[in-house]
Amino acid sequence: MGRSPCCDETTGLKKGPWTPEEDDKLVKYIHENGHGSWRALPKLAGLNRCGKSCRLRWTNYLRPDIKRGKFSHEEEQTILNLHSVIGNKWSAIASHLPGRTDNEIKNFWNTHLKKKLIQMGLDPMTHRPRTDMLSSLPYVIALANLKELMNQHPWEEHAFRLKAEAVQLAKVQSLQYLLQLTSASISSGSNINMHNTFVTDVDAIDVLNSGSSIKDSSLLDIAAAASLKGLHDSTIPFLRLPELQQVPFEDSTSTKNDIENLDNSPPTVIPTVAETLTHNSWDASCSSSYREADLSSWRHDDDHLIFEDPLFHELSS
DNA sequence: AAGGTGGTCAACCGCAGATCG
DNA sequence: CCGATCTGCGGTTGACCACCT
Repeated sequence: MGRSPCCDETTGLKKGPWTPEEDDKLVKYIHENGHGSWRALPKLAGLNRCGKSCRLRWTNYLRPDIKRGKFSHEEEQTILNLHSVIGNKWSAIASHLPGRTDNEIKNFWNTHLKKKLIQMGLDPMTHRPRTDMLSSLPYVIALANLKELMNQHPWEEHAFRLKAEAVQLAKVQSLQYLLQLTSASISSGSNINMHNTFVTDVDAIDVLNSGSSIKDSSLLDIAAAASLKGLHDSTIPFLRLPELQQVPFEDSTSTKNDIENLDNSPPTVIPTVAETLTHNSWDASCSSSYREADLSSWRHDDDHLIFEDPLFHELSS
C-alpha cells in the first residue's frame, strides 16, 4: 500500500497537456511492445513523463477503441440507471458503456446529468426528490384538517372526537413549535448546524412516534400520511419521464448483481420521509455511504412503519 | 474590442486495494 | 507475514473556449 513515488516532484518529469509528439511516441511504443509495466514504460518509450501520466493518457485518450463525441440518449439513460444503483462507481459504469472511459462519464455526469437531475428537483446522489418536509408542514396540517372535515361522523361520536382532538391539537402545536425551531436551524444554512438539524429532525419524529396517545392519534397519522402524499406528488415530474427508469437505491456495497438485476427492479420507489430527511441533511458532504440512516426512529413500537397505515395508501393513491 | 463569467474536459492528485519479493 | 511497489479509482484542478455585458 502507499503512494507511488513515480511522480516525485524532484525527478523533473513533465506534467500538463500532452504534445502530438509525445502521443506519437506513446502510441508507437505500445503498439510495438504493449504497455507492460507502466512505471518502466516512459523510459523505454523515450518520454519524460511518469508512468501514471502515460497510463492515463493511453486509457483516457489514445486507446484505439475509445468512442468520442456526444453521449447518445441510450448511453445517458444507462448512466442514470447505473448511477442510481451504484453511485459514483465510474469505472463500473464505464464497463457497461463500450468505448467510454470512466473519466469521460464522470465529466459528463458532473457537467450535464447532475445539473439535469437538480433542475428536475431530484437529489443527484439518491435520484429521489429533494423535499423539504418542514416547509410543507402548514400544508400538511391543512390537509390533515381537511381530511377530518371530510369524514362524516355521527354527532355523538363527533362530540367525543372534538374533545379528544382538543387534546391532540395541543400536542400538535407543541410539535409545530419544535419543528419551527428546526426550520430556523435549517434556514441558517451553516454546516455547523447541519448535525444539530438532523438530530432535531429525528427528535421531532421521535415525538411523532412515541407515546401511546400520540401514536394512536389519527390526526398525526393523517398528517404523516399527508406529508407522504406530498412527497409522492413531488415525484411526478420525474416519473412522467418514461425513459428515466428509477430503481431502488441499495447501499454502497451494491455489486454487479445490482446492475444485472436492473430490469427486474420495480419501476418506482417512493422515498420514506426518514430517507428524505436524512439525505437532505447529509448529501452536501457525504457520499453514498451515508445511507446507513437509522430508520428505527420512524417505526412504531410494533416495528410497523407508520406510513404503512392504510390511510396513507388511500391518500397517496 | 475588452473584460468577465460559466461550461467543458484533459490531466493531476492522493488514497487504497492488489501484488510482489 | 510484512513492507514496498504497482495499479486503479474518484475527486479536483486549471486551461481553454464560447458567450455575455
